[in-house]
Amino acid sequence: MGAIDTIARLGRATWEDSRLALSDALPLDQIVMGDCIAAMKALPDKSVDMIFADPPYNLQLGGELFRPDGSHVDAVNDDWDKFDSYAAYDAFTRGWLAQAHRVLKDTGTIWVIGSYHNIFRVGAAVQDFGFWILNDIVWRKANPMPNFKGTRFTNAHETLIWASKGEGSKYTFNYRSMKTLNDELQMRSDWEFPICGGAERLKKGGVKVHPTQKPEALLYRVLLACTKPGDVVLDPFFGTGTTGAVAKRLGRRWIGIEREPEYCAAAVERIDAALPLDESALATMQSPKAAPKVAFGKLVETNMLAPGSVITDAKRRWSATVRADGSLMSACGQVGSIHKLGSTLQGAPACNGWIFWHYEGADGLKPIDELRQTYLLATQP
Amino acid sequence: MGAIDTIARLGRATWEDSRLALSDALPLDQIVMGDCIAAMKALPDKSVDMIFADPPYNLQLGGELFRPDGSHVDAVNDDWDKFDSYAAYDAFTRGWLAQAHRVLKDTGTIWVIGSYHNIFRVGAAVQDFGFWILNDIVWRKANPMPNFKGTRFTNAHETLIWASKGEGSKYTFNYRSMKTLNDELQMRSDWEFPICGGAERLKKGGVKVHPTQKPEALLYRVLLACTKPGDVVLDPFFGTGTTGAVAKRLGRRWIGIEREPEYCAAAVERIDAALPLDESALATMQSPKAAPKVAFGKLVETNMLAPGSVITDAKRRWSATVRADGSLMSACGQVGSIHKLGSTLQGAPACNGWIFWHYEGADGLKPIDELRQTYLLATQP
DNA sequence: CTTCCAGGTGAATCGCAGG
DNA sequence: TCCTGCGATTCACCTGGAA
Repeated sequence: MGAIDTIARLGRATWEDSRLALSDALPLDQIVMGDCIAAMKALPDKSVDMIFADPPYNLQLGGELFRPDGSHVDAVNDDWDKFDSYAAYDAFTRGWLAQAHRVLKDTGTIWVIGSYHNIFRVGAAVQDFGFWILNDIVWRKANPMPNFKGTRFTNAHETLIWASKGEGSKYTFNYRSMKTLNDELQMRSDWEFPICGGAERLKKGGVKVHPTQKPEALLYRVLLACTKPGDVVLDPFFGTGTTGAVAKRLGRRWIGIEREPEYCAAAVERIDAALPLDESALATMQSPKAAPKVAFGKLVETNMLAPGSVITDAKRRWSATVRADGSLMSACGQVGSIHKLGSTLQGAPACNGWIFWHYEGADGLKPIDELRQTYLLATQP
Repeated sequence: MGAIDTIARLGRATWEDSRLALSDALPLDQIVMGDCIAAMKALPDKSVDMIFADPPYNLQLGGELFRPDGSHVDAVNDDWDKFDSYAAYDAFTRGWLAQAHRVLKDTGTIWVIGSYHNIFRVGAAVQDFGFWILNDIVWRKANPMPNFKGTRFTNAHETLIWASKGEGSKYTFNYRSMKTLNDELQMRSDWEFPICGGAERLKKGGVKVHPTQKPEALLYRVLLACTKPGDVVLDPFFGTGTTGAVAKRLGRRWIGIEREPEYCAAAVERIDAALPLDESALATMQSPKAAPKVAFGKLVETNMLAPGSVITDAKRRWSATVRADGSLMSACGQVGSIHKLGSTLQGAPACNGWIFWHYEGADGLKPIDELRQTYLLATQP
């Protein structure tokens, strides 16, 4: 039996892919079940626009760990995270990075996520292959696991590396979308998100399906920042398909590679249930003139107000659609921030969008400011 | 002329250093002016308690950079940051890390700070030398320089690596000091500080003396977390002496190595002006681990808890009788110390008996730890 | 229906002295 | 070097049941 045992096919997305000359050679919107290096070898040269990789971290955990209350910590203890030595891990890393460099378009970028256990080795290898690091990004966890023994600092972040194919390569960076998403300030290299939990966390019989499922908000920001609608995103360590679910939501094509059948099954079910946003929600802000002015984007990113939602004023005289980067589009095509569009529609010199715009709550229209309060309550100390 | 041209001697500190057998062989509280690898070779094996290293970042900056208003950005453009290739930088890194590993005590730790340009290569080398990474720390800059061209995320952080000499090595971590410093919550791996500016930033004729002077607050936290008063801190890339100034302030000994005479001169002047904290200020930062231990038997002996008393857990699921020698006996005849019996009854691997067991106080159940506190208050000066 | 509280848990390289 | 025993050690968030 070969390394690639099965192709798990999902229903083809409905949008056109005629722009992609290579599309027939690519298993678009599908999971390739098998070894990631072998599966990548089957892909053509320079065929994908972005790679998002969440490789094993090589944690090298020791014995059991208990909390102060005596309960047991369910740590990562899977075969796929076991390597005999740094050399073995480096060989594995170079194996998949070589294929990643080959299949990435010259205008593409690669993202890799890791922790201090592996990220330095991976980062050095990324540079050695000629990738050009554009940023390292810190995912600050809002709710990390404490250090129970009091022996170190709370390990409260993970690191992502973002790199272009080489020095001087062109690449996609949706600067305006990121600025919009960040309250009209440049998006920084430190991002804060909660770890994946609640309804988003995939479970089977009450047990988590994957030990290290990533939050969708993280992938949302990555894909929104560095791809265009229709771009092809490859995830060689697909797991339970966070990349695929977000790519589908954002109108990007995706290819997943995953070895474990149970992860594949969970991913198929999950992505089938994901709803793509419509086109008006996807259009992201390109003009620097149309500038949303608040952290409204945070509500969109965390799905408190999904892209594509329609919001109105208190008397339903005007309505607008929420777009992926936190900008609004009115019924007649005008575009702007919640404040700007509110003032434009009313013909007023200024408008507080937080009070002007309302969403359809469980019991009637409510100002979006309530969502902001909820968000603040949930995230502030 | 040798690699080490000059020793810049500062006034000896006034405290005793008789505890340090090696002190006569070490240039304590001095700057060694010269090449860092050559200078480290002159230090004895296993002679320093901590190393803080801020090596050249190998920034590989391109042409000139201008702000949107046309003003010029004064970037790092010094000879000491120029390397021909990754290989050359790696060779340099391995050269100084080899010496660092040799001169570090087995109970010491090393800190290295860097950016995405160099930190991955340095981190991989740190692991290859056998150092054991304990944490990576993110310094989030409160006021980073924006990305003027809008082509990337604002590079708003730097990364520090903290490592012990090897897997399983003992090391100093002042857990309680860090928790106190962080409002009684565990100190996390993401630290926020402003970049170095204002009166702290060394200038000569209005021009900054060093392009990458680190904030003293950063070193303060590092030294407070991982050294004890009197410990020896080596900084092989001393620059303008931030490490020395903070070490002096915190009652730590220091050794600086620096190649550039003008940096040395600025550092001498700066450290001479730094005022050490007095002993009482330093003492408040000590760990309560040094607090005297109280045997449970002491409470029995002094009749604070009479033999024959019955104690229970917080929910009264288990109970035990206190015996004359300070051991406990459970209702079903099991016998052991407060810790041992607590773990046995719960089926847990360990148990802190002081918190687990409760006695019947005037107003309800109270942990026996309160009796210990009372005992300490009554017996300590 | 809302609020409160107890319980569970997350990519974790998680102790140390003394015999 | 191994074994034993003391005793130090947790934060934010989610869920479900009780009040």
